[in-house]
Amino acid sequence: MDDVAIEAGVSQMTVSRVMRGTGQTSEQVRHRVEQAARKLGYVPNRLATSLRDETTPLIAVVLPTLGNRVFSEVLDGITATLSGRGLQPVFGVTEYSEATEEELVRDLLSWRPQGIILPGLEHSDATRIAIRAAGVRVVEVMDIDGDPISIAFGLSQYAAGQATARYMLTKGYRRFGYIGSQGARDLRAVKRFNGFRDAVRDSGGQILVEHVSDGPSSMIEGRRATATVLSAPDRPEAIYYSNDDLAAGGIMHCLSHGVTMPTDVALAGFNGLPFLEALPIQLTTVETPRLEMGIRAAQHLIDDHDTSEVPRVIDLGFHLIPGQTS
Amino acid sequence: MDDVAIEAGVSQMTVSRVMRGTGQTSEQVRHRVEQAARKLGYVPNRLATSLRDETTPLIAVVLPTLGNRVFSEVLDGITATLSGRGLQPVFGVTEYSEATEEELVRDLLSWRPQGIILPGLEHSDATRIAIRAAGVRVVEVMDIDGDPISIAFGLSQYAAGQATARYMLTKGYRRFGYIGSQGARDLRAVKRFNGFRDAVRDSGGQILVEHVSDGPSSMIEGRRATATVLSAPDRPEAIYYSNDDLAAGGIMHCLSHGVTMPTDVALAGFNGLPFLEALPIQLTTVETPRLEMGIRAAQHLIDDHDTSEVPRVIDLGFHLIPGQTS
DNA sequence: GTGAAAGCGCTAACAC
DNA sequence: GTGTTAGCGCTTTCAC
Repeated sequence: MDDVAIEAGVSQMTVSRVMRGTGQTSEQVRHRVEQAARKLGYVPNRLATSLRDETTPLIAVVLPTLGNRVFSEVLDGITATLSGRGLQPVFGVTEYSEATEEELVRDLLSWRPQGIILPGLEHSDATRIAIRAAGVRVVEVMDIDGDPISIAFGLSQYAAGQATARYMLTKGYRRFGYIGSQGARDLRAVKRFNGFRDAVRDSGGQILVEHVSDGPSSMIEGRRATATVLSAPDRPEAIYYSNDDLAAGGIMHCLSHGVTMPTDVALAGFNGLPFLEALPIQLTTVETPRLEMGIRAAQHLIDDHDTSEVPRVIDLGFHLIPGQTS
Repeated sequence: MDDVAIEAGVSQMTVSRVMRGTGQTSEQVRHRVEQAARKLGYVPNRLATSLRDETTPLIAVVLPTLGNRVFSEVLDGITATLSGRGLQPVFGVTEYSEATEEELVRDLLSWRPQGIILPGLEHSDATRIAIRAAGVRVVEVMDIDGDPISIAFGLSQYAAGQATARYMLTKGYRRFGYIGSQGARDLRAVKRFNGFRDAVRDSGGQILVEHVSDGPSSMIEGRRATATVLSAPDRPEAIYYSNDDLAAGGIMHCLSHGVTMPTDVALAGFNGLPFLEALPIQLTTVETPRLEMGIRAAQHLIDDHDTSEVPRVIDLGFHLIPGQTS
């Protein structure tokens, strides 16, 4: 910037004013500065601006994984909301590890972001302390079953599982299987299953088999798991999947092996991802407000508001979509 | 940091040394400083470090969209490679707009990243100038058909289209349809189609219909487009899709309407996404090294090396996967 | 309409 | 083993 100032024969201050279009500058000077800047290929240094202003245009975003469309849709909602307002996301991925999250949050906070968006309500003490110490705005997304640090935009995962079970029960199914992934690390999937299981048991139904693989969820994993579950001696009438990818894999298994849905086996998923609409048979699932969670979370961090007045939990709800698989 | 120094009764410099574990510090002092830091909830400010050191641990990443698994896989490769080495991605999405890319690149560069990763080889002059001026390392990914700014890791999109056409031609198809999306903004899809079309014409085949929708690609869009193309009076024997999502939609249309593949119509896609494996019928497609592109790009930015010695184009190749749809 | 000075938080280099 | 100094690039404040 000093170089530009010298080249244009003015002070740094004037260059600063021209670059940002603030204050008073004569047409003449403005022109000379712009020329000089272009000639020297001047690139402003936001580190300096942010250090000086004690504020950054950054929003930190923590995601469990990029391997599921669910989170890239949330991220999409966030980036779309931020981009119009000159804010930038800095993000990181935890792969469902609390320890990774802890380190990641510390790293992200050192950039002094305006705010931070976290997935879910479960975080280590160290994570909570770091966030409190940084005095940064926090929003938690996805889940509302628990105690948010400050505010959460999401849905009741437990209730979603419950609702799915109740629907299946009204359809007459009593003997269920469950297919999940990510071991027990996906805490929201665990909550959904708890809701599902509780509702089933309350009605005298039973969970015959739980098949939770350790790796990430995918259609192919769902297909394999479905083959396994359906070939078990105690074969369930209906299968609840922890998400749509797994459930779609179940559909593929059935289509490929002449298993008729829902008479041979009924299926239900979770998320209501757009690709389901393209399948030959419509999956019973629960539609979640993924984009909206991202948008609302980002908006909350942007907007001015009295923290004390805001409700701590915003339930964005869910919507059971009856399909042809149950 | 000054507060911590006062609390611990030492100088800022000592606090700095303790925090980073560098230099000499007595056990005593170290302990006092750590206590003080914890008590005051000290969070280091990387803006200051980066300004002072004239270097950041940031890698800028530009992506066309998050709506396609292809790019989240590339991003996954990048983040996985960076995270081990204390580097952080800052990213933005262009939605296939060159103007958005220009602005985004300027914004990202103002953070003084170590390097920047761009999709494809086509960028506006302003983008190129900004990058050159910033003196930042650049890697372009996905495509190698053109002139990279510095180095590109990718594959020949034109050759991939050609290879697909040649394979289809050996199978006896001569009358083709093409289904794409994103208008003409997805320049790599355009290159693939050019390769495909040229190869088809060279063999006396013909492209009967080109159906390129303006929106993003999706399975459901592919399903709809396939219905349209197959109901046209001049119905093609085979359809080439600009990617797997669209092609999978085509498969769904055929499965749902009793259209037998490949006898009634043959299909081919592009990318070799994992979900294809789960489908009831295997799609003929071209497998691309998505994760590897991300990993190699990130590694290149991390590694020390003499810029002049490095080849400018790294062809990571592709792999035609014959399926049951052609 | 323009400039000079000061300081944001941190650390390399050099005392002691 | 610890402290002092200076400066990274920018902008707020105040002077002219």
